[in-house]
Amino acid sequence: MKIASFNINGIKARIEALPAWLDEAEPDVALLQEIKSVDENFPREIFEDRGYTVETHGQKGFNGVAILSKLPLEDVSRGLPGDPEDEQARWIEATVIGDKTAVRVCGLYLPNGNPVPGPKYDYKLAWMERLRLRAQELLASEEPVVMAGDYNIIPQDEDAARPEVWARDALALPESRAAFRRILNLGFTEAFRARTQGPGHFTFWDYQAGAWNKNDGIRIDHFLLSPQAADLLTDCQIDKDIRAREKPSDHVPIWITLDA
DNA sequence: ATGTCAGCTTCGAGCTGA
Repeated sequence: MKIASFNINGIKARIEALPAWLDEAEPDVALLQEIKSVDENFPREIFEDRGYTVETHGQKGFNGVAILSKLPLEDVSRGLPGDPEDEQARWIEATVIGDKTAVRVCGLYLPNGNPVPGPKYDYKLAWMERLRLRAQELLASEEPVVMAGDYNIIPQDEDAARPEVWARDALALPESRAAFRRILNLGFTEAFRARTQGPGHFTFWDYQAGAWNKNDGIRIDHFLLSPQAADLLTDCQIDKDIRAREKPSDHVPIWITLDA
């Protein structure tokens, strides 16, 4: 089972690049972030024509997540529990029925949190605490669980080309990293780091200041696996080349394969 | 040395968010 995560930065803007990548990468499941579309306006036919079931959790203008799946989906749920007042569309879950095993798959778009300090950073930390509580519940199921998406967290200095630039940013502050570790330390495996060590691996390059040409990137898109999912992990890669194409997103896809 | 992009509002440039 191949599961990919891709912050597309707007479905309208990626209406050509996204299907082109899907046709090449052929993930069974694609978790999309920043669809920037309401559910009614999401161009589902483009993906349904390719054999994908489409489940969206959108909102007007910003945010929005989606699951595309060639495998059957069950028990889709939208929104991160823990705050009925929260109207931002950043979380979607579904059970993917694999050939051998069912996997609970969660797609997430974690708040950016800048500027610091301020209400946006407070919201980020509060959202991460809600994520921790949901992660704890999911672990208790003792089933394979995958939580993937744009975490807006640079886990360590080696995950940025220029860590000094990010030192006081919401993506890298010690408090942000601690909140991320608090979730990991419940017993999750970060799939990319389970298979690849060392610096120089990125999933995002800013549109500004020629960041891509200078390889001035950061690694902020992650896959967290429950122990039962980690046991099934066979690969984890970043589709870096996508960033050099026409009209790219500022993020690239990252994917795993599971023996499921 | 500097350098962007996407979407919204409401027709087009300025704002927000990243």
